[in-house]
Amino acid sequence: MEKDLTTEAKIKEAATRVFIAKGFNGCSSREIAKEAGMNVALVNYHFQSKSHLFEVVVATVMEEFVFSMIDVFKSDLPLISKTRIFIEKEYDFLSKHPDIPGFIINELGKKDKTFFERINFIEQIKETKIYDEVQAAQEKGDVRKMDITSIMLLMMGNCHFPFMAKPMIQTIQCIDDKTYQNQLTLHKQYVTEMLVNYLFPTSK
Amino acid sequence: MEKDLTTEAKIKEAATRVFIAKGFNGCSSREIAKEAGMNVALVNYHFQSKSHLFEVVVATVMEEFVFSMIDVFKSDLPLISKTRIFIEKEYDFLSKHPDIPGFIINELGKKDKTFFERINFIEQIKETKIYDEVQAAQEKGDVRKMDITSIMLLMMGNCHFPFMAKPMIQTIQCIDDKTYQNQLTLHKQYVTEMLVNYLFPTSK
DNA sequence: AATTATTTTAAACAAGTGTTTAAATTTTTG
DNA sequence: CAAAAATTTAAACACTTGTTTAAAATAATT
Repeated sequence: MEKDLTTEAKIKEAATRVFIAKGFNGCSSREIAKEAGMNVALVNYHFQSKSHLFEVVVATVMEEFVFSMIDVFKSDLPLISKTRIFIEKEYDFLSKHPDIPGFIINELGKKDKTFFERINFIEQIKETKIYDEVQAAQEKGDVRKMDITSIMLLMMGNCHFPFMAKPMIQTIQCIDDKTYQNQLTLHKQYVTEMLVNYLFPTSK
Repeated sequence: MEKDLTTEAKIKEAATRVFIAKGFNGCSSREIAKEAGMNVALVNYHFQSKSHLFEVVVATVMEEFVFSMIDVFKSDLPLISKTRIFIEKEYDFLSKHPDIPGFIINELGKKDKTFFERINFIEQIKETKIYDEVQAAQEKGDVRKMDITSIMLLMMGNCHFPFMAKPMIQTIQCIDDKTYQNQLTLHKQYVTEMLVNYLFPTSK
């Protein structure tokens, strides 16, 4: 598991794990250092401060987070296929990183806006021209006419929420990890069908 | 605004505000005391510990949170109406308390399971017999045949996520509070239509 | 009114926080 | 190899943390 990473990389890796699991306020610099097998002072030597390390971690996680999205948006497929593949890829990614959506939404909700804006992923999405593509399809009548914000909410909500709500749903329904994972595979199909039917009314 | 509440009530009220806004680890006992206009020692005098105060707050918030749900489940309406009213009431409640879903999902995801189970709201939901009602309707063919977990995920996800993701979406879309609020009113209609169409295939 | 119980206060506690320092070590450079 | 630079270390810094204490103030009881 442990590669011969540089000290900086080791700290960043450990910090990512700890921050995602416990949040910025839920852990200490010493805990991160210990997780990385390093001295506390090295955290600040390489990353100036806990806050700065956090920003670096968030930026990297966000990048990873939007990478697969961007990839789908840029592809040369009809919107209906993009929708299906988007959901497929999101569930894939989230199965491997189930705590990331909650981490992003919750940790960043508490920080100031400027923090959010410093991480430039909005431009990246805009550059894919996905918005224009959707609008064009709406004018042609292929896609249901609704605000892009609502489309985002439908897509992201139905992909991310099942992972964010995992602990709650598991407690309510008294089901273990394995069962919940299987449930998610099923759920992905439902979500795909529901969203495709709703967003592309003429498709069936 | 400030009623002549008891010290205990004042502390609990302040703690609720602060905990929801900043999370358990994001605030101190002193901050809660200050928000309540009280001495620090009073927090522990009346609530033993910060942790215990947190549990009391969570229990109350959860109760409030599931109260409107339970109410709809128990009503003597056809499932399709219950669905519509459920969504309506959730959006109503969440407009007033937008930070609660994120608070519950995130703060409780980090605590141990026993903590979650100590708050008995699962029984309350079961007592409404909503599960049996859904199952009966599924056997009659009125409701799409899918696991109750998936139905919960669809309902809750499409209600809660738009409020949880508010800071993120606002940053991505560069929209202010007022605009987002209006967007949510629209979104509620979309969600209702989409979910009703999907869950009740024979309805149209 | 005097006594008891409850509530509130300021101060202190030990432990933990992010961060800095200055010396020791390792690595790189000339 | 010696000098300089970069890295790592242990220790300390000032500050905040949750919690406790013991005295003061208030309320309730007899």
